[in-house]
Amino acid sequence: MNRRQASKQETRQLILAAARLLFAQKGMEECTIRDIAKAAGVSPASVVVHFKSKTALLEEALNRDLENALTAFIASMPEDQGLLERLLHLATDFFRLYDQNRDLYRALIRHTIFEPEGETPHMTSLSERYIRFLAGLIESEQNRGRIKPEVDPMMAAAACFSLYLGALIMLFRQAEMSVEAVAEVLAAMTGQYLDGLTERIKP
Amino acid sequence: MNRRQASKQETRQLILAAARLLFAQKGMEECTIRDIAKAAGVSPASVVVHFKSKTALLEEALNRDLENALTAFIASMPEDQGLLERLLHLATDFFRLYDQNRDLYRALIRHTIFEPEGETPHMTSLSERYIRFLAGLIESEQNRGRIKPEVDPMMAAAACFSLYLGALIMLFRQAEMSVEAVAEVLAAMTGQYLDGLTERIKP
DNA sequence: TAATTAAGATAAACATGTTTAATAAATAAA
DNA sequence: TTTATTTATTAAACATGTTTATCTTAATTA
Repeated sequence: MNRRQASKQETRQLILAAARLLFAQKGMEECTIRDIAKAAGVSPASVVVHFKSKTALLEEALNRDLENALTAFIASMPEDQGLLERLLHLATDFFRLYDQNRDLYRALIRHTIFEPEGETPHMTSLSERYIRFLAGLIESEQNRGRIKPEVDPMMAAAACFSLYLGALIMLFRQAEMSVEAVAEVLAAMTGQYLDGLTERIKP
Repeated sequence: MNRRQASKQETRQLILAAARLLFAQKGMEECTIRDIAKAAGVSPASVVVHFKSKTALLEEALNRDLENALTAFIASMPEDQGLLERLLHLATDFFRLYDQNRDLYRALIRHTIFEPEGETPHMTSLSERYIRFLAGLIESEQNRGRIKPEVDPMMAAAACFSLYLGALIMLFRQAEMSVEAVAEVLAAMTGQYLDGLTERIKP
């Protein structure tokens, strides 16, 4: 790596570190690019040169933690529980994470979820990873004969993810709603959905 | 009504009319408050005095059409079809509407769906109306014994709405995705979900 | 009717994300 | 080594949503 490339990476990291700190402290709206630039010791223009936009910087700043969180959540998945319990386990882990800083994560999701996929590469890849993992859970249940063979695991995972998003919207829209309450709603909805996938034993 | 109140309403309507026109023509981002103010023949400050923010103005500007659309979609609902077909009918109607101006409706939904309920009164009431209608459909199926009696219609409607939102996200995120393709995915997901609600005839 | 108050409208200012044009320094070319 | 070129950085400008202080005029009151 060049001397130039190296120093470029260094300022990039300075900006990222400052952004992580300030975004977490003050939230997305209350934290300006000028604030971050000042904390990083660079010019505001540099922030935009290194990261295309404030939204892109937010996505980049939170991505590492989110990827690590997903990895940790997957690793801590209890092996001995049923499919519904495991789906809820994962969802609830994320609810709890988002609950620690609702405004910040609301901003992140709000700014990324409806945008064209290419514009939000990290969130796109994170949700794809999430959905693929769900599909894996579903497929392994299917292999054990507990789910109808004609069910497409990716499609079913996408449906579970949609239900999860619906619950997430509740969490963000209703400040007084607790993680537990949202998880309960999601449990009911997902339970009903899985019931539709379930192979029925002929009585 | 006062002369003062009357003229206030008049400028409000001027702004709304200009906003409807310009938002539809240029989209949310490409259309500035100054543009709208100029077209309405008022000052930019007036726009903000009458509508709390640009987002609130967008919500207000599109609300009438959306409420009317929902009314029309409900009215045109075929009576002779099954629950799944009817759910899809309604969803597809909205997909087609949004497809006419994806950027504009993406902006609307993006700016409202994750915000606290009180901040987006129109979108809140629109989606509540949507969900209540779905719940009505589900309840009437339940009354005919086609859906398990223990299912809560509102909860099931919320689940269907979540699936609808998941499909909507696909539509907005993937520019090349057609309304038909999205409707097909939603059909599969909703079909599986309804299967879980269905009362099974003991063979 | 005259004086006072309240309210609607706005010009000007402000805050902040983003762009542009200029600078300086490192790399490549001669 | 000297020159030319590319590039990271930035200061200044710009665009635009929003706020503030001012002005005008309608409503109210004396």
